[in-house]
Amino acid sequence: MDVSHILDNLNSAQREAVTAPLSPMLVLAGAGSGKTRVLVHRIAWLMTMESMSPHSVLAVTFTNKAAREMRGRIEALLGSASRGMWFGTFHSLAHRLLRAHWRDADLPENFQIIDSDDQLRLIKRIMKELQIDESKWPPRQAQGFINSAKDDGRRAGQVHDAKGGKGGHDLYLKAMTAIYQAYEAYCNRSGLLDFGELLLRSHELWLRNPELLRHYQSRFKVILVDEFQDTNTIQYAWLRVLAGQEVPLTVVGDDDQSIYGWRGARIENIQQFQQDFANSRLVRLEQNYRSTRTILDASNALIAGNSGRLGKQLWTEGEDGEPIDVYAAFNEQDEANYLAERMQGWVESGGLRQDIAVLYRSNAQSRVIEESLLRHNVPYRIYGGLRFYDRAEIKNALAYLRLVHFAHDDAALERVVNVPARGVGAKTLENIREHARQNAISLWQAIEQLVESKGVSARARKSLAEFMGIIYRLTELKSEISLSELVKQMLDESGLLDFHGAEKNDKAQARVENLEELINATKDYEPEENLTPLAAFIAQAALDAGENQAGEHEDCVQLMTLHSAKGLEFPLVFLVGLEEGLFPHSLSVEEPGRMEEERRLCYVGMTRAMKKLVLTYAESRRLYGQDQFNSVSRFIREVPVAFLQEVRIGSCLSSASDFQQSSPLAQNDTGGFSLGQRVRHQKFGEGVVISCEGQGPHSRIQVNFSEGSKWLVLSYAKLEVI
DNA sequence: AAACTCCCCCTTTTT
DNA sequence: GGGGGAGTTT
Repeated sequence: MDVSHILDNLNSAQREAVTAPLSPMLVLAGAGSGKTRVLVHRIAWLMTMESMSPHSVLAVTFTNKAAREMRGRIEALLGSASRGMWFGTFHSLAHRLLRAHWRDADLPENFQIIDSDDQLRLIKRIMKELQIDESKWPPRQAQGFINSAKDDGRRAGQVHDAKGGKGGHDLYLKAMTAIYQAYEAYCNRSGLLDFGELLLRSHELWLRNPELLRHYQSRFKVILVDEFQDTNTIQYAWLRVLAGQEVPLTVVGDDDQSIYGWRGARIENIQQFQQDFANSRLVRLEQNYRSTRTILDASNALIAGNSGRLGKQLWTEGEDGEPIDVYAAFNEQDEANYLAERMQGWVESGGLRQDIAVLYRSNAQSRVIEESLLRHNVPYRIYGGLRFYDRAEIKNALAYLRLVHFAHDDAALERVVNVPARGVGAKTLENIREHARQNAISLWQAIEQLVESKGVSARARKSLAEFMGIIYRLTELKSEISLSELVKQMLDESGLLDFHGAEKNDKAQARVENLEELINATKDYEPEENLTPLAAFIAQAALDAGENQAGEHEDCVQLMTLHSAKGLEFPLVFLVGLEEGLFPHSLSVEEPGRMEEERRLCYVGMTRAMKKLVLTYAESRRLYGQDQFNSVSRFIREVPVAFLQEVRIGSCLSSASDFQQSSPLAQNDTGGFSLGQRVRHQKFGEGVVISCEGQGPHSRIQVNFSEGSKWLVLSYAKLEVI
């Protein structure tokens, strides 16, 4: 059998992972070592050599995007032979299972998924009912408490056993537990599942139904997991139970790229895996195909500062490449301008803007950079704003669809009963809620009854009847017309389209376009599950926030946080804001574990760069309206000086003579200027030195000229002592 | 129901 | 500094 298309162009470690016999395997895949490739080729190999049917393959990823990419690559390799494979995120797979086995999972057939938005609203309402002071216990905190409990596999009744409930946290724990309990009860009563619940429920489904579990264990002949270092407790538990003793797990991950500990990811799962499957094979992918040797060695040196690593040394056959530039900016404006000028230089010498990425620790840093790019006419694109399904107009439209599908969806009803405003105010809504609560019925039923029994004012009754009419008419239509026609009708009848497009400005225009895009998305939508198209589309929208609908295909510079850069690569990378307090972030400094995660984050950032890496920091930065003077990030200090070159101001013109070989930390003298000294500047004329700051080539002095005082960078401004 | 004002907070983000 | 939420005014 010819398997060369599967094995060609693989290195020996990759080949080992691809062709390994069917038994548990851990693939430690360094940055840029071809991990997706290995996963895809392994599946192809198993199907070819082990005659595995696509039916027997389960592949789990973290994001829908990753799932789609992997599916696409498998199809490219195998064509239609891959049909029937189970591919998806933990959540989408759990959803699929629960839909198929809702009875065994003790769920109503029409259970609904709620997103974090709905969840938060619900928690707020419950806190009101319980009369828990929102200012004392912020609802967001309660939400976090519930979600992390679920991520750890703990139900409301179990939170006490988890952490030795002593100390001054009693009140906190008591309040949170009460909220969790009430929330859990409400969700159960109404058939609502939040994201954590999907996982917890399907884990319990395995435990409670041994036969069902056996069925899936005999069905799946292999389970592959991507980004394994990001799994949390419940995800790993789910995997382990499903795999049992029979189904071999192939897990791929990189302990050095675990950057989601703060949301429950357990890097320890990698070690746990090796303990749980003592016979597991370990393959290290250490050859890097992405970065220059300089970038790689520098990254290796940085990450070596972390303890308890599984150990991995990336290497490359590629070229040394250029040194890593370090630019010490005067302030954040200067930093941003430097980026823009450097980018212009790159483009002038024939580079593409889309090959450039700016990576920062926190979103707040993007604004100054954007302003500078706008000024310099550098087109850019920001990742990580609101995603498609998160936009208000889309959420409103979806809420109408949800009501058409299932009128007893309280969260949806609350959202749009008065959108567009039709005279159902807070008072009326409170009436409705109260009536629903007392009779243990849905808000929809409450409205029906109140309108019938004239339990509300005439005006409200008219408004509510109007609202019900919209939903009734659409409900009748839904089985007769296509999904996209239904969406069109809904946008029209509900008045949403007019409402969102009312103003005559760009924003309104964009909202209308988004709504039209929603119609588009439903046009050739084909549900996989055995659900109605409407039901399937609603579930999908909840589970997949959708790509950033940027739409522009213009050649753009990419701006994003370090977190969203994971998995991507760019020829030119700017890693900005390398200051103590910002990166590493001040909130992570005390705990060693958090600090190591910050270091991994830096490692992830550096290893995104293919050809050229530029690190920048600002000696002064305005943050929260205050100027801060932070020292250079420890991460720069941890990179051996040999890989770095400090860039002087003006060097963005990129002529070699502008570079100066030195440590960014070199302590040079300030050039012999002292306060009160008279100096002459080419442009500003004569002046008096009134203050000095900083060291080395970036030391600067403030000089009082006749036209006012100026800050001058010593190495740049040629000052003459008089 | 929109407009306005005050006050608080301020990593990272997917499902 | 500035955005968002809650509460208050018109």
